[in-house]
Parts: sequence; C-alpha cells; structure tokens
Amino acid sequence: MKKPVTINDIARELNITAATVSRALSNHREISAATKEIVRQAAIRLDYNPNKVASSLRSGKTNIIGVLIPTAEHIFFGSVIHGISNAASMNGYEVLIYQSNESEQFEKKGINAFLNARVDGILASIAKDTRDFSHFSYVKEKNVPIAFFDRFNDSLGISSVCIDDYRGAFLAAESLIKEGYKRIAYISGPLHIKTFSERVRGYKDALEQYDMNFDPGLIYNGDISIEAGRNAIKAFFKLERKPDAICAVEDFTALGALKELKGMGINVPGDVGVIGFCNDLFSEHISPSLSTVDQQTVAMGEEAFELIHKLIKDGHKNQRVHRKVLEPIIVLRESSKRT
Amino acid sequence: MKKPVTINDIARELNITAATVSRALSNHREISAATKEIVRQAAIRLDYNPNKVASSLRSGKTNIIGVLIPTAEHIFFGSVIHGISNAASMNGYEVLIYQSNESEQFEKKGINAFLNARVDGILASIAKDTRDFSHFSYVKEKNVPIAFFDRFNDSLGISSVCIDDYRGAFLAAESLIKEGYKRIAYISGPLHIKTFSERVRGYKDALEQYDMNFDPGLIYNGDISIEAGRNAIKAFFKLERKPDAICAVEDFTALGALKELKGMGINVPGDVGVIGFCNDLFSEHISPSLSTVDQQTVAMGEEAFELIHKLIKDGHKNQRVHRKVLEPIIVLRESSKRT
DNA sequence: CTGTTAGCGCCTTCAG
DNA sequence: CTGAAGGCGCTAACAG
Repeated sequence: MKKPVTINDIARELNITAATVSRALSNHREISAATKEIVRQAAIRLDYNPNKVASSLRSGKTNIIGVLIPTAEHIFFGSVIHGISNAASMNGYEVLIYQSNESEQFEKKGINAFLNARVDGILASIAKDTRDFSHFSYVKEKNVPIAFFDRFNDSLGISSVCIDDYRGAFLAAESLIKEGYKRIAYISGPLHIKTFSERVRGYKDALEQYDMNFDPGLIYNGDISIEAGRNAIKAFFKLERKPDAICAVEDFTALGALKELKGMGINVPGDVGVIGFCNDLFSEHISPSLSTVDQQTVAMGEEAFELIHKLIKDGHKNQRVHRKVLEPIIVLRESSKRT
Repeated sequence: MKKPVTINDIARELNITAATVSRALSNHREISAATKEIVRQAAIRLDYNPNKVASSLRSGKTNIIGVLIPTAEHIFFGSVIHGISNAASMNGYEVLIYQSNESEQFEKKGINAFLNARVDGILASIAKDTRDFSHFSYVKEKNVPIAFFDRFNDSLGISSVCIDDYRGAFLAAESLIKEGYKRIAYISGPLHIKTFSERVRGYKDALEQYDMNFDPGLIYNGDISIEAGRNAIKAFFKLERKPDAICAVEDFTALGALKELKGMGINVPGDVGVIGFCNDLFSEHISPSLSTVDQQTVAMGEEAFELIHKLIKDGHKNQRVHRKVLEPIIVLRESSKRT
C-alpha cells in the first residue's frame, strides 16, 4: 500500500503551508478564491483523499453513529437501518453496525466498541436477554449522546423513538372486537421489555373498554417466533373455553398461530380471527393474508437519526429526555375479516 | 462532554511514562507482571477507554470493514450483513455500512467515504444502475483490499464471493423439466449484472441438455420486483404458445408471477409451475409455498469476511484473484410440484 | 489573506 | 524492564 497523499504533499508541491491547504480545502472564507482553486486542482492531480482519522483525532468528532441492533437477519431492523443510514448519509454521517444477537454480553461489547471508536452518538435497540442496563447508563454518564429505538427502557432517562405500542395493540384488539369476535386471546413476548408489556396493556384496555370480560388464561407468555405461535395455539385449544380470535405480539408469532390453526383444520378467519404486529414483508403475501399493525420502520429510522443528530448538536445544553412516538397504522387483511 | 481519560492521565497517576502504560495495556512482553497489573487497575479505576481514533492514526489500521450494499431493506442483504458482522466482531473488526440505493452515484460516494475513513478493506455488492466501474478499479489501484459479494464484475481483477448462479438456475430449470413441464419461460433481471446473466445461461443450458427447444420469446427482460413478475406473466400469456412453467430470477419476481397467475385463475402448480431464486423468508409461507434456490446468505457473509480478512493480512504478497463459489441449494416446495 | 506553532492520543524506535 | 522523543495527518489559535 503506497503512502497516501497528505496536505503536506500538496503544500510542498505548491510552495505554501499545510495550514493554507487545509483551509482552502475546507473552503475557509479567509482564503483567496485563486488559492482555493489551485489547491483544489493540485488535490485532484495528486489524487488526494482527506484522512478522516486524523481529522477526527484533531476535531474530536468522528461523524459516525453507532447502531446497535439485536440482529440484521430480521427485516424489521433492516428497514430501520435503511432509514437511519440514508438520513445519516444525507447529513454527512456514517453508520457503524453492531449486532447483539439478543445477548446482553454482546450488547455490552458493542457499546464498548462504540465508545472506543469515539462515535458521535449511539442508537440502540435492546436485546431480549438484557436484564442489566448499566452499560446504557454508563454511556449516558460519559455524556455520549444515546437514544433507543423500538425496544427501549424508560427508567434510564434516555430518549427514544418508538411507535405507540399500547395504541397499536389496542387498535388490533379493537378491530377483532368490531368484527364480532368474542373470546380474544393474546400471545405475548417477553414482558420485561417495555415494548411488549405495553402491547399487552393495549389489548387488555381494549377488552375493558368494550365490556368484554378479561380472562388471564387467554394470555400466553410466548416470544417472537413461529414456534411460540404454534405452542400458544396448542395451549389455547386444550382449554375448555377456546378463543375465537388471536392477537399476536408479532407477525412471526401470528404466522405460527396461523399454521397451527390450519394444521388443526380450523378455518381462518371464519372460525378464528388472527392479527399480528409488525407488518413484515411476508404478511401481505401469505394466505390468508395477515392483518397486522404497521410500525413505520423506515420513518422510525429517519426519526431515530434526527433525534440523535439533535442530541449531538445540542451537546450539554438541552438535557431533557425526548420521547418520539410514531402512530401505528392498522392494516386489515383477510385473516381477521369475518364478514 | 468531559474529557476522556488518556494514557497520560494514567501515567501521571502512577508516576510512570505514557509509553509504559501503552505497553502494559497492550500486554507487551518486556513489561513486568507487577506493572501490568497496576496499570490495568488504574485504567479501570480512572475509567479509561482507549481512543481507537488515535490508535488508528498512529498504526495506519482502523480495523473497520466498509460494507457497500444496494439496500438494507431487502432481507437478502440483511442476512449477508448478519454473517459479515458476526464474523467481523469475532475477529476484532467493525462494520461500516453504506447503501447505494441501487444508484451508481451513491455507490461512488460510499466508496469515497470508505477511503476517507481509511477502512482496512471493502466488501461490495454492485448497484443495479452501475455501468461505470472505475470507482472499484480506483480502490484496487490504491491498494485498498476489496472484494465483491453476490453482485460482482469479473473483468476488474477483483476477488468475489457468490453462489454458483449458473448452476442454481440450471438446477431450477432442471427441476421443472423433471416435473414434466414442457414450455418453460424465464423472467430475467438486468443482464449487465453477471449474477443475472449467469442465471439465464444456466436456464438455457438446462433446456439444451434435456433436448427442449429454446424459444427466445420465452425470456422476459424484467427485474427484481413483484411488478416485473406480474408484467412478465401478462406478456407471456398474450403469446400464441403459452408457457406451462416459469423460472424467475428472484423470489419477488416469482411472487409477482404467482399473484398474476392466481388473478388470471390459472392453477399453480397444476397448470403452470413456478420456481424462484433466493429463498427469501416469505417464500416458505405463501401459498402455494414457493420452490426456489437457496443462496446461503449467512454463509456468504462469513465467507466474504474471511476473504477480505485474508486479503488484508496478505497485504501485497498474494495478489491473485480469489473466486469463492458457494453451492446453491434447491428447495422444492408446492409451486413446482405437479405430482 | 497566509504562515507559524502546537497538539489531539497513541505507539514505536532508540536509549539506558 | 522503563524512559525520552518524535510523528501519524490535520486543524485552530495566534501572528503578521
């Protein structure tokens, strides 16, 4: 690897100083237009690429955002990253990715890597296995801007972007009620994650508001997986009083439920209605097509970038916690349409 | 943001020099075990985080891999990144992401950002719109390690990891032939991308090997999209001699074909067989479930990292071009099973 | 408008 | 085994 050209090389070539070259290239106003032009041409001629590492060391800014996600293998996070990354590019930032693989240990490693890399800010979505949140508090103590997206924890005084999970689940349950379903069960995700506990709350409140009696036996503590959906159905249909509709914490869970119901010869949506949450890509294309709640993933990514960008720019000044809440969009398809 | 602790702070605290601290922390063999221990404890006590920016400037190594993808919104690339990122983490590397959004212009910007960031190596999957490949050659001239994954160009002397697209399409077409389909059409992607032209070649050779006559009218120049799949079917079914099977360049294209066929009241797989390419997540769950060719995305990501890692380590020595070719795995489901 | 100087934090010779 | 010194490339303060 031959040595890259530096501003010193340009300076030597033009018999000026490196400082002038630096200023000319950053379009400083106290440099004559003529000099700027000469420098720019020399930069091109010598094939100069500014060294961002040196610049970062000097300025204390890397213009890099660290993004911590549970996994890149789920399109939900891919979409959010799509939003974050494009917004970042447009604002002169780059994006460093780290996967926690849903493990607290890797999550801590990722945070550490980001701090060592001196990223200007961190966007994180919490791993399912995480019970100790001290690494996030640590970031905050270090005064490194940080915000959560989707999976957050509101007891840490850290800003976040998410959709209104409570309202999303409320709308989902309500839509089943309005279709005439009478015994609506809920398949939940891990409840220590706020995102998921809020959804259960939304489901319960919808039942209450429509004067349907709530049966704790109709809540299954599951997970975001096809398997959890199948198991939930198996459990529900051993009950004496079986449900006639399923509200699932996530589309994969709903998919598992659908498959298991199909396997049992139960008609969806005729006998049992199903609604998911996420609006994953497959939801529209399975049959019956899956009713669900759209999470506005790309918008969430864009908002997440805006938020961290604001926190970075504000520095110490505006320390208050921001909570951006996006409106969930209910998407009604075949799986919950009785009529 | 209060000033982070540096090795100088530790040195001052312990009345030793920064050089000793540096050596102790990097476990240099010429430092006494006692000193190492003292330094390590002081580092923890003072809450020291090594500054990777400074370290990179000094060493000329960032331990960052730049990954250029068309879009993070497609699970295929998400999966590959999953593979790359995990392999990278395990080897002490981090991953910088840039999306080209299928545009040549953004692709060039991304490459430039990577060069300025002084990434140790670049992994790229070419945008659909790219016709001029000079930015890749430029990277090579600069002696910055680079390799392609999935979408590559073999005329640039740049290493690559991909699956055997020719063989994948051959197997797909062959499976339709063996099921007894007689007039097999092909919906292609943009042919200037090697990945896609190879697939057409595989399809043609399969027909030839099984003595089926090849009809150029049964190739539709489409794209990776549901819309292209629908349009292809519309076109094919206006022909005098209609096809009885569809081989698609990609699963979304196949999905579009399926939907259009359904809309036309044509039975799949009874009247017309369909097979895709990618094994996207939705393929298994639609109905009829989609036969396809699995691309081993996570393995591709891992191999891509191994390749770039090797290129980085070898430096100038081993300049020959590597071509890792993964074996495609045919996945037969309902959409192509006549029997 | 441009030059001089100094230093961001770390690492690596070269001495001792 | 440890210290002293210089420099990676860039930028900002201070002069002129």
